[in-house]
Amino acid sequence: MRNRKEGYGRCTDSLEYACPVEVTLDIIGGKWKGVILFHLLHETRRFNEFRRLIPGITQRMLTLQLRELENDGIVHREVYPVVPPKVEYSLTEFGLTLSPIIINMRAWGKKYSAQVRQQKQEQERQLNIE
Amino acid sequence: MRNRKEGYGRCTDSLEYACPVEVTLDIIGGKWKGVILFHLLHETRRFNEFRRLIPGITQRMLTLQLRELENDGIVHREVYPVVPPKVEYSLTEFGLTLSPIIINMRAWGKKYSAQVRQQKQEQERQLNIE
DNA sequence: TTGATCAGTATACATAGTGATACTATACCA
DNA sequence: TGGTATAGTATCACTATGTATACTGATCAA
Repeated sequence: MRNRKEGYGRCTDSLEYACPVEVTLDIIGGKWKGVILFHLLHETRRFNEFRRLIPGITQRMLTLQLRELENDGIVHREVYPVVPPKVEYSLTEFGLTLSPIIINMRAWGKKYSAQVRQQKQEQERQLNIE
Repeated sequence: MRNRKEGYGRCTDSLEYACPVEVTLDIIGGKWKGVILFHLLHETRRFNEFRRLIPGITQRMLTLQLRELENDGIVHREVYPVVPPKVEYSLTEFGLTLSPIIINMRAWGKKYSAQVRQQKQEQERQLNIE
């Protein structure tokens, strides 16, 4: 088989999953995909809008993750041939089926972020002592 | 700061999250964590039991992911000092709060695995033509 | 004429994860 | 005496994923 394009391979050549959870994580498991999808839940978004909403992400990763979501049929990309360029991203119908999961993950993160932070600090201390 | 142990770094040095979804993905986003947690939902599991349940995983990755989940307070590790060794993994109370998400992800994966597989085959064809 | 905006590419590099294999200790089974 | 089982660790070479930084081309406003 020929090489995949950079950033598109996800070790799923076999297309086999042993467990349904793998399927879902294969779609939303990328480092930034959950956040991207969250920001698409109720609105159409533009490229630089994402960059402002997700301060930690690089342009390259944003591009790659959006392309993967597009290829997986989760996100729709609409290009307007104007200057300056305008590209709008939105959820497809298929993408919409993911919303309960995203909302769930957001709720959990909101509820337990303090505890997670605390735990990580504890961990940090342990590493520094040992 | 001194080096972290191999496999423990997750670029969260700042301990800051811009979005709650990131918190959740930071905990369950590892390639195998979702699957591991799924198998822990209703039962205590042993190391080699996981290896049988998750055919694709290597011993090394299983160890690393279990350690991270343990450090994040999601999984409890109980060592019985017997020969041959016996170690049991179970969800902590904190880990239990993740179950709705895991169950949700499993349901989605089950419902849409056919569509995902189909989409990926389509994608494969596109790459081979172009 | 300089700078800002838009939606990205290009390049080089660092970190995370894979796969294969070898190794540990102890005890039971044949 | 050798094989099996347990729960790992150690090492190597490798691929995949993610980061950092510079750059593009067209158009507008100052």
